[in-house]
Amino acid sequence: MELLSEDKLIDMAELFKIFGDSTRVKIINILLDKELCVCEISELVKASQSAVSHQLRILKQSKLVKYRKDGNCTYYSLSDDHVKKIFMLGREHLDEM
Amino acid sequence: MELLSEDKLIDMAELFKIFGDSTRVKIINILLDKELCVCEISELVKASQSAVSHQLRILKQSKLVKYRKDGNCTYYSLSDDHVKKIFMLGREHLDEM
DNA sequence: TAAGTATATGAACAGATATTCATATATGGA
DNA sequence: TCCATATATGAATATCTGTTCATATACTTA
Repeated sequence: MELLSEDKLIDMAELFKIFGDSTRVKIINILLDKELCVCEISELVKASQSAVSHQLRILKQSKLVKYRKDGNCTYYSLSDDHVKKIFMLGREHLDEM
Repeated sequence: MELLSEDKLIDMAELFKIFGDSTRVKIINILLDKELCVCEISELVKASQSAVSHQLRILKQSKLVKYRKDGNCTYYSLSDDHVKKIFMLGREHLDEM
């Protein structure tokens, strides 16, 4: 464990864990180009409103998505370019296998 | 789900899932610069030989590590640069938070 | 060949996690 | 105000996952 502290490694595992669920990855995927509200996300990823809401909470807590409220709706979007970068690198890796 | 097929997204989640465990991330971390045998890995990451062996199997199955046998020992190393890249990007992300 | 060392692996168990269901909260419109 | 819609959330449940323990396998050396 020369290069990184144990704490940092645990944080890294936590970060990748967020990307390690297909519902969350699907959500990230559809948020790549535009913000969407919960019910749109729910339809697009074919998961229940509740399941999506739970997963959005996890993404929110990890600061991978941000949101804004507008009337009845809550619009979610990716919080920064790093999320996109990590996503793209995973995609790249699979393409090259 | 415009950008990627559902299958590909599931594969991506599977890939990130591998990085989403602290024991595996620790193993990857110490393999960044050199190959190591199982008992060395076991000592360095402070996990039992059995736990490490199980995790190495998972890393092997996902093609994230490769190995060579030499006598009694099995030496593991990262299978390609993508593993290193993904690891580094995760690290970078955390540094910038 | 016998003993020791290194590794792998199956089974069992405990803890984590994702979904569902029911329900709460909050906003908008009639 | 009353109702519909959108979202959030707690509890329960089922499934998944990582570790341990016991043991098997294989190589090495005395």
